Amino acid sequence: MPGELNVGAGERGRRPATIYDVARLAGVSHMTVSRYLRGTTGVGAESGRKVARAVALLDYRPNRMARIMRTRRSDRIAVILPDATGMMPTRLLTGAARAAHEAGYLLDLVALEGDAAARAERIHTLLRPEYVAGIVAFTPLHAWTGDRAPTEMAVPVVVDGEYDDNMRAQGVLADATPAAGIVRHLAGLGHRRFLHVAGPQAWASARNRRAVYEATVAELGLESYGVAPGDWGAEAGRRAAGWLPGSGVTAVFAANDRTAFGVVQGLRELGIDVPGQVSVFGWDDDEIGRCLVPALSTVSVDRERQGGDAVRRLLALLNGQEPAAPPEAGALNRLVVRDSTGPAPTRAV
Amino acid sequence: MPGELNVGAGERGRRPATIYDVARLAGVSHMTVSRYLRGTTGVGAESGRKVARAVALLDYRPNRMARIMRTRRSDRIAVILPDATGMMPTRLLTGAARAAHEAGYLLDLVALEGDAAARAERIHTLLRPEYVAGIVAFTPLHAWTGDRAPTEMAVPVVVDGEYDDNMRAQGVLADATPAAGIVRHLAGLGHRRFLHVAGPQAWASARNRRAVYEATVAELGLESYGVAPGDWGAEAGRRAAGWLPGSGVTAVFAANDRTAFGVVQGLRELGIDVPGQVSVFGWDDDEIGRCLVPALSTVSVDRERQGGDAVRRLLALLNGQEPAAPPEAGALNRLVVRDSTGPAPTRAV
DNA sequence: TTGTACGCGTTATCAC
DNA sequence: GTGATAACGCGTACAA
Repeated sequence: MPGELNVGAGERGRRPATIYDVARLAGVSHMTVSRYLRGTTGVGAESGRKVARAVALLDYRPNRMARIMRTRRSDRIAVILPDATGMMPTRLLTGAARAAHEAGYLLDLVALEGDAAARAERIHTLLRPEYVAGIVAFTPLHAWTGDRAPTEMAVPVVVDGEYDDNMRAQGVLADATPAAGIVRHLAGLGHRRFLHVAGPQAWASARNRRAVYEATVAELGLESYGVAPGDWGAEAGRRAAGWLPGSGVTAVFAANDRTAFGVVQGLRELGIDVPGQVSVFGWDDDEIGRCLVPALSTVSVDRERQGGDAVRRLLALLNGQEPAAPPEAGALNRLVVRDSTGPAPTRAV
Repeated sequence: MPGELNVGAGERGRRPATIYDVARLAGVSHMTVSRYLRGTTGVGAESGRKVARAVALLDYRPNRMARIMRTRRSDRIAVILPDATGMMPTRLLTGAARAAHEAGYLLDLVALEGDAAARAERIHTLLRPEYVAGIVAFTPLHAWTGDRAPTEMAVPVVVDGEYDDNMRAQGVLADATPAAGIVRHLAGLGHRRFLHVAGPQAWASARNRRAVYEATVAELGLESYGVAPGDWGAEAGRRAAGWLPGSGVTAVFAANDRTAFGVVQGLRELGIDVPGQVSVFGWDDDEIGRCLVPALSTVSVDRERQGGDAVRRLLALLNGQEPAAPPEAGALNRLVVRDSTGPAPTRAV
């Protein structure tokens, strides 16, 4: 039994109130307080009121560490960041943090650094359920788990933009609408011969966009000149622009805005007009696209929601529910047609 | 005394080994193990060896939660991200995460969302030393603490890019070299009349760049046409470009690359050649700058180190040391002169 | 409905 | 140098 109990609430430098302090002030046992706080059944109305008053008076907050230790259930969700260079939308992380917070979880930021051994060690630590309730990765898994499937891991794992095998079909479909919409839009403008500048194929989102691009081109009886390799960066787009002269391609679909930006710059250097001779479509609705001349046609993505959804899928797993279906494409993505796309030219480059 | 002890290491589904398991296997008391693990003095050589063997055999790792609970010292560092829209360099976060990890800390991502009351509540929770050892903010403080100074807060706080009042002078100096270098470089090319497109003045880094710009311009006897407002975004730069016709300005220093990018686009729309008529300098070494036509002159920043340094400053505070001086500018920043800057034209726009 | 005893895994304290 | 014992704050099990 604790010896000295805290009494004052506003005392400066005082240790935070414990459940015992609340119990004493409310004139009940600490278990009544515990039950009341967790919403467990079995607390009298009168006791409840007294506890509530004491909690407010003492500004009591449960000690999460103690709770975790006792229940052996962590309240932390680990977010694994891409180790690759590059920018990450802040909104993605804040959206994830909000979703976690709303469910009473905290977000731990984890960067996997060092060599394979160091990574393995880090993962090994992470996998202990007492530390992390689950993991959300905004990056492909392969880099750090090797061939181990997420389902084999000790704690639930959600990889955003990726879908485990059972859901791959759904995943592709979910991501399909915008990519298919882009091709359809361009086809509607008279374009017949396309080039896709892909993202790194380790990323499911990049693979999906490419797959849907190819499927839609085939479905509509159009022609794909090919798929240029990319890495989400601008330079890849610039290099891809070099493929165009003499190719007969009139429309380029880049995996993201930075790459599309590179394509536009590369075309400019080649003296090819956008969208007069070649139309370019991006993906991300990065602000730079709005300022680009010509303004970039792109796909607007609700990053905040995307981050939140990833966490919510994990939470569903944690609660033993079927993982929620990936968000519908329409809710997340929206085609934004600007000036970088136009009618197909009568004569291709 | 624990009843059942874990014996096997590789057992599947087995609970992790505790300090008692190690003690039993090593044939010592759990306190000897504890002392050995923490590197406390007072462990015999023989005991140490036995403990080390047992630890390795059982794959034992201390339970952080239990440790935190007992010591009342959290192992978590909270990172506060800018709530403003935008991208954040992943490297900044991975650098911070690495530094924290090396010191045995975990990085918690905290997004302050909601209204003022919700933020205050969140902060209030954060301030409990049992939860967070300290806070690193990659965003100005004002937005969330109001007027409360970091030093008044219950846990140490480091704001990256910002410097508390005692160090303001140092801070400006530390950030000065590149901004002054830019002006000097442009002056060396014959430019005499400048425009600065600033970042949001809530950010110390933006204020510093502006202040150093103005100081250097004055020091060299040059002329500043003015300072255009900005928000780190491209559109602000584009608007600022509208200031130029008839201004006599031949060189623009933008607070960051995105803004510089906007300036270049805006000038293009106005039919003003870069760098023929106007030179443009950015800051960040964003990859898009390399692909821009003309390639953007900029300041290369070691983001990983910047993130790590922020955490290390916090760690110094935690250890009761004088906070380390802000990193020297030369180590972090490097001028990268590309094609967007050139000799001053004989006749200004 | 409420309360008592105990354990979670660790560190602090104080003996030996 | 080493070890027994008592916290840390909470939840579970069981008795009242």
